[in-house]
Amino acid sequence: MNIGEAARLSGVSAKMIRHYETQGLVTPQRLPNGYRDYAEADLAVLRFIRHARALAFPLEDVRKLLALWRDRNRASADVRQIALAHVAALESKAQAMQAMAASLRHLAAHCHGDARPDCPILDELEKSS
Amino acid sequence: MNIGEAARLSGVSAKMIRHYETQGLVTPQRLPNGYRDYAEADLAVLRFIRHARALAFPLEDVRKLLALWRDRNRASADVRQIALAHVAALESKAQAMQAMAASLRHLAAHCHGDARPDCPILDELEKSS
DNA sequence: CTTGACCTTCCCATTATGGGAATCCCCATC
DNA sequence: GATGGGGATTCCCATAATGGGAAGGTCAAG
Repeated sequence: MNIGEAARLSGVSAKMIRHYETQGLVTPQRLPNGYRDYAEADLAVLRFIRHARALAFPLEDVRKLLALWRDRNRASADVRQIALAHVAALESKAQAMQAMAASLRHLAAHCHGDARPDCPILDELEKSS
Repeated sequence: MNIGEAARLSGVSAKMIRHYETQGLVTPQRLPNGYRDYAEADLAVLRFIRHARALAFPLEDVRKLLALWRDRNRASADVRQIALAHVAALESKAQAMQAMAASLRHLAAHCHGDARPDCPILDELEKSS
């Protein structure tokens, strides 16, 4: 099937499908006219990528997960290790963001938020330390 | 003072200081030899930027905050509005990441994590939907 | 006058995604 | 057979923020 149909069926944009190909994640056949030709197996790969990306796995991780996925003899421990490392990264970033949000909320709570120029938020950003 | 000293004193790398200049956030004088020359006021700006970036304000927001900071007649409401919008963005991203982390943790919890190939994580990514 | 530390600009890379141009292909309709 | 529309191809560019590194100019100490 064409890249357009593959995009529709996989939920991955044609643009990104081509990109994933340059990254070696999917390797469709080529028709004599140069068009890419996707088989069901390719579709499955694209869906796999989409799900992994929805969980914010970086493409490097997706590549590893795909390799494990294709390996019928993989050890589940390998997958788990990648997933848990990713979980840790996600949680650490999420925590950092929530900490920033909390500080800002705190500052904003002490900001009148009216027409006066007084503002603890700017005061904080202004600090020399 | 030189960019190197400004970098040391502000905690912003020389590379980034030059970048912020291309973005119009800081505008040091130039010495006859072409070297940038930073005054105390420039240092204060750089520190302001560093603090704002530490709170993950995008440079576009930093630009607005700097404008308000320089405006002695600003209304605190303007600052607050920017800050609260940023808080909302941070919290929404943090929530999304924690949701992803939670799903993955859940999947990982049901993954043996041993030498067997069985792995619900891959099973989930494989789904056609 | 050389050496080393510092400065300048310019280009490139990162991550994942998309926009857009120029060109080509295929199919259907007149 | 010509034409037109929709889709395909490749290539370049842009995003946000940061850094690496090259090629060359400057300055101060020895």
